[in-house]
Amino acid sequence: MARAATTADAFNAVAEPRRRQILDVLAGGESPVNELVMLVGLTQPQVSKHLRVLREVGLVTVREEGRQRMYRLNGRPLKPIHDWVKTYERAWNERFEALDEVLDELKKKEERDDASNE
Amino acid sequence: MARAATTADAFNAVAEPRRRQILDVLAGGESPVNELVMLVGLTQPQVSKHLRVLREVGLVTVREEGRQRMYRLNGRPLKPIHDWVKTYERAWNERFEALDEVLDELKKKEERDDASNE
DNA sequence: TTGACATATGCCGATATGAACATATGATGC
DNA sequence: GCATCATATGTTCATATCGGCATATGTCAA
Repeated sequence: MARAATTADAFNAVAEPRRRQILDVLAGGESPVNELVMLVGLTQPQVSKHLRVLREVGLVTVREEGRQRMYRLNGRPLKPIHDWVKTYERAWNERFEALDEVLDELKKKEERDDASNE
Repeated sequence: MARAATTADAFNAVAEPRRRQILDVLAGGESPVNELVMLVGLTQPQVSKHLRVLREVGLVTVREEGRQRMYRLNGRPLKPIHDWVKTYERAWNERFEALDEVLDELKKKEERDDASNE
């Protein structure tokens, strides 16, 4: 088999720094493609392609306005990411890290004791 | 040029469902590779490879214990993701979505007015 | 030392992906 | 209709990545 599908979900869409950058700009409000091109410093086709990915996962919506297409952020698909990461919040808390260390030491000590009892 | 580097940061490491799955298991506590193999239903080499990626971005640490290698979660690299996503929290709040709609309507109205003044 | 067990690596095949460049599509104004 | 502006799409290239399979490495036990 081959590489797993990727660009199909928000996790992957957002794994691309450029796409995050685009979203960051859109967080400031709606924007036409050209403006994004200038602000993120990519070529127009590149921006359009990244926008396409973002569109496919629902992170942006488009609105036609004359010959421009106004892109707008839609944060909802980010919620699952937030929810998932949130469950690890305590995992980067130093107290818990420290606690883990202590538990480890205890465990290793026990093992040493067990070993000396054999 | 080619595809940008990916597996080098937490965003990408976590974009893989299998790797999230592995982290989810490790969230329950340290685990040797074999246990992970059984719990996530992948082949041993696959698990080892995913663990390698997770190790390279610092999401897990290893401890040798006899012939086993105990893997442990280290959540710190997830914090940047949390911080980034968090700034979009309001973006998936329905109230704000609704507010955006209103602002849009106002904007369009203004444009119509401007147009009729020309 | 030999053999079983635990894990990591190497290689291959199939494909997804990002960048660059050219070009198609579509709306607007003359 | 025609030129122009705004955006999307197609193609080619180089490479990253995942899965599968074989195999190397390292540890413990008899």
